[in-house]
Parts: sequence; C-alpha cells; structure tokens
Amino acid sequence: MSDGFPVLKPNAYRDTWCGQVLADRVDSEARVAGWVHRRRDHGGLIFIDLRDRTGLVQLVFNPDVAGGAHELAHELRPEDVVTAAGQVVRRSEETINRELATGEVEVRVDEAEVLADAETPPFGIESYGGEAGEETRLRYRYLDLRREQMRDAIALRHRVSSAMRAFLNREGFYEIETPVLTRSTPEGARDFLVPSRLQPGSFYALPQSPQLFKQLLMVAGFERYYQIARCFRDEDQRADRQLDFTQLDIEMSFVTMEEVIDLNERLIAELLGEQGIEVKLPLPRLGYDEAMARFGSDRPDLRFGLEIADLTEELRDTEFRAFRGVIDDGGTVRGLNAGKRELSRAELDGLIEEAKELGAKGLVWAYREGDGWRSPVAKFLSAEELSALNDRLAAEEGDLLLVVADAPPVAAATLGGLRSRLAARWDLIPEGRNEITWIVDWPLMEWDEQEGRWDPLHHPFTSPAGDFDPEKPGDARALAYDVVWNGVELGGGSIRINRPDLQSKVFEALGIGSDEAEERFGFLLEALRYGAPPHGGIAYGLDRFVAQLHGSETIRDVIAFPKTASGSDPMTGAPAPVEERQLRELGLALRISRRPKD
RNA sequence: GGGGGCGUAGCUCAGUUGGUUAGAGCGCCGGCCUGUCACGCCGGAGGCCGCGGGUUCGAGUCCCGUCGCUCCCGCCA
Repeated sequence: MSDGFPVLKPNAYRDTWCGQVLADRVDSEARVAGWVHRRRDHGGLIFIDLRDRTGLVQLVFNPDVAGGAHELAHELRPEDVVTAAGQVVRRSEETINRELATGEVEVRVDEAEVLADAETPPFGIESYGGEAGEETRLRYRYLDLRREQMRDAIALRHRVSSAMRAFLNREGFYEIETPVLTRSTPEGARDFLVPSRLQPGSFYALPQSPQLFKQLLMVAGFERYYQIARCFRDEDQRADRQLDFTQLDIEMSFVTMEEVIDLNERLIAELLGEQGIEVKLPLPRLGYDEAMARFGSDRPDLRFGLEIADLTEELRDTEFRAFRGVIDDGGTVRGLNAGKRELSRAELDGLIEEAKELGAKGLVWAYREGDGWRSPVAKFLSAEELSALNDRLAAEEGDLLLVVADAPPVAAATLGGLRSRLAARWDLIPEGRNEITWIVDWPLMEWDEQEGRWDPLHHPFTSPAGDFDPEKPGDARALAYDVVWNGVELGGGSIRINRPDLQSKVFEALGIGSDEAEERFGFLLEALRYGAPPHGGIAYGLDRFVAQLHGSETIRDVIAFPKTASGSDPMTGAPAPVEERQLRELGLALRISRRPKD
C-alpha cells in the first residue's frame, strides 16, 4: 500500500492494521485501531470504515450483538478515534468491494471503545468534487495529512530518502551533520540571520547549503560524505521554492567529474528504478550553450520538440528596422515553429503579452502562407528573407511561427519560456515519458550587467576546466554538471578548486579582494593550504525530486509542514512577534511597532 | 519590488444590466431505514458577501484603499 514498511507489528491497541485485514485473516479474531473514516448507519446494521496509516477496513456493527457496541457505533462521528475487535469474515460475493484492498472481508465487531472524540473537521478528509483550498489545508495541516494523497506523498518522501541513504551507505559514504547555526555561506541568496545572545551585535546565519563544510570534510579526509540537509534562503517563494528546503548533499575526494557523474547516474537509476521508472545509463549530456540555443533554458524539458532556431544570419542584411537594430547592437533574432495552431487575434496578442512578461521587448507572429508569411511584419521582409526563414524554421503551410529579436539571453529566455508554456497549454508532453539529462560545459562565470561584475554560475569554489586565464574570465568553462529531469533541475554540482593559488585567482576575477575573501571564508582558504584532495560533489533538491516523482505541481505537497508564498504558516502563526524582553536579551534595540491585529 | 487570478454558509462554488427575502452541492443537526461502501429517504440549522472608505434612492455586484491566498517576472539554483 502507501506505506514504507512491509510488516507492521501489533501493539497494545491493535493486533492488526486496517490495511492488513486481508483474505488470509478470515475466521480469525482481529483488533484494529484508527479513525472513523465514514459511517453508514442503516438504523439496524451500521458500517464504519476505519482508517489508519495502512488504509481502510469495513467494520460491521449488528444490533443483535450484546455489549453496547451497536449503540456506540451509532454515536460515532467522522475522525473519532476508535479501537474495535471482532471476527474477520469473508463478505458474500455480491457485497465485495473491489475498490478496496480489504474489500473481500469485514470485521464483525463485538467490542469497541472510543479512544478520543473528534470535532467535525473543517473539510472532508477524503474530499469529492473539489478539495479544500490550500490555506485551509495548511491551517489544519494535521487533518490534510490524513488524506490518502498526502499520506502517499510523505511515505514516498520517506522511501526516497531511505533509498538515498541505503545507496550511499553501500558506496562507503559517511552521513555527517553540519551546523545549522553558522556563518553566512556564499550562495548568493539572502541569509536568514539569528542574533547571538552571548555576543550581542553578532549574528549567525542559517546555511543556504553545507557547501563550505562539506569541502572541509574532504580536507579532513572523510573522502565520502553525504547529508540530507535542511537549507535556508530568504528569497521570494514559488511553487518549487520554500524558505527552508531539503537537499541531499554529497561530496567525494580523489575523483574526477566522470567518476562523480557515474556514481550519481547509478544513484538516480536506483532511486527511479525503485519507483518503477527505468533509466538507461549512461544518461545523455547536453552542453550549456546548446541547451540555451535549442531550448532557451539551462534546464530544458526534452520530452517535446518546439526547438528554437537562430535566424540572425538570414536577417543580417534585412531592411526591417526592428530586427536590424537589434542585430546591429549584437542581439539575435530567434524563432520557433509552433506547428499548425490557428489562434485568434486575442490569443496572439496574449502571446505577445507573455513574451513581454518573460522579458522581451516584443514578439512577432507569422503564419506560413505559400512561400511567404501572413503576419503584421510580412511587408517589411523581402521574399528571399521570408523564404529563408521558412526554411530555417522548417515551416509548412499554415504553421505558426514565433520570432523574438533581442539580446541573446533575453531571446533565449523568452522563447524558452514560451516553449514550455505552450507545450503545457497544448498538451504536447507525452504521458509517462521521462527525459533525464546532464547539462555540462557550463561557463564558469557570467557578466552581471546590473552589478557590473563577473558572477559565478554555480559558486566561487567551482573548478575551471583546464587552465584559468584571469584576463578572460568569460571564456572559462567549469567542471560543473546539473542533472535535469523533464525540465526540473534535480541537482547540480561540480569539481571544486583544491589549490589555494587557483582559488585566489578565481576570487580575484570575481572581484572578491583578498581582504574580503579572508574575511568571508578565510577558514576555507586556510584549510586548502593544509592539503586538500581533489574533490567534488553534488546536491539534489529533495523536495523537487519527490514532487516530480509524486506528480505534484508544487513542492508544498511533499513537505509535511510547508509555508505559504508569503512565508507564513497559517497553523502556527509563524512568523510572529516576540516579547520585547527577548529582544533586549539579544541586544536588539529594535522597537518593532505593529499595527493591532484586525 | 512589479504584473495576473482569487476572496460569498464549516468546505467547494454559482450569483444576470446595481434592484428589494443571497443560492447549489457536500458537510453538520434531528428522524426513518439490516448489506451499505461518496448508502438512501424526510425535515432543519447555518451568511460582517475578507476588511475600510466612496459613488448611488439602493452595492455581493461599480470605484479607491487595504489584508490574505495563489501563479508569474525580478530575485533565487
């Protein structure tokens, strides 16, 4: 069933579990315990579906049975906690319920006891015709988690993390914990800060990842480390992002990138294999540049086509100002063939709006018509250009073409975004298909226009591939690898820098001066001077991994107690104001004025 | 920080062009019912229409503000 354990032993309140009252128990006595799932009271016979973690079983209360069980059953309400004992009997053929694992049998109750009464729950534990809204579910999460779908999600999560541990233990890894109260680690996100009482004015940071500590564990000589680590990032949330989340963190020593990838491929194949998803190894690999060019994303969903084509060359000499201007400024014109889609003018305008939302200045749409285009911009383009564009986009008569002219990253992001939205909207994603691929050959750094500096694509400890030329940081490639599953980034990692001289060069290129480097992670630089083995690793987003396996739209569905988009918890009321005394103890002179609660 | 959607009974939702007494399904309460399994039948209770202000003879409906939830962009791997 939905449970992580094959055999559950009896205990004081039960000698068997609801979901285990199967045909082989017929004619034996059984005592079960659980929650009243549903009551069907016929005045005479009363049927109770009793639920525990393992599933449902039908209890039958007959008015002829002495001892008051029938009267008790009449008073039972949904979610009351009950223990009941009686004989397990085979149901007559016409009363078998094929929908239920235990549907061939039932328990004829002769003795029952209410262990706890339940108030009427605010929503049905198994809802029909629409489930409760998410805020209500989170407000009463302990009830929401009683739903089978949520039990399954949490059980699946348990199985996945267990399988991770089992695999890594077998491969000789140590599970080692790293601090939660620590110093800010340089992942680039905003830190959660915790004030120090013992050292007023100083703060701990909650880790954004155990990155530095796992490298230090390699310096320490543990060679193979993993941890299922809670990480914290104080950034705006999304369906796939929470303030606190969990990652499987792995690091190994004396390994090449190929060896790390090999181990992780076997890990992924085992994890998915246990869930019935066969993975062929080795996994395919896609270069970062190619992923961006063809799919407009560094985590492309490869289950469908809609590939992006570069049209810049075809338009090099165009008279069309809108394209020409972009090209002269070093931009690109890219397009994708959306196939035969007759869209209304309003729908086309909607696509233009979406393109703008994704960052582009605009979007050109066109339908191939004969050798040319039916499009608002067709008249600005020559017959030769239109024909060349049609060739480049492999456009057939009536195909809808979407074209964006912009700076390369913007054009890629816009078309990449449209690509995945359209695939979802038009149902182009084949059911049951899985595409897992490595993204490799990452640039080591990218230029941050806003800040006017080079930023690491992964983090500043990522090893460059080959020699590193500080004069040309944009040319450097990284020994980095991300694994992408159906457009979801499952994990990412790299070979780290293990020599202090190279680390200093990279810091320098990143505009991190030696003073700043010393201040922020001097301890790591110092450790590297004491003999760090070549090492590398990876981290997987556990929440995303499980959500993907579970088919959930949001990671909130695979987290027992998640937070809302604004970072609050409707159940506990977190975050909440604190006593001024607490602030004083922490040396925080803040006087936070709050509007009275309405 | 910006944009979109939503907020009406315990839950999920409907509510016309602004019109007088705001509805449905589920749930809940009471009654009847010995083979149901989303039991059935009869009856009943239940509403600050998120909150505040405005327009109007009249606001669930229109306007402004605000709070909450949600999706997306920015941000964040």
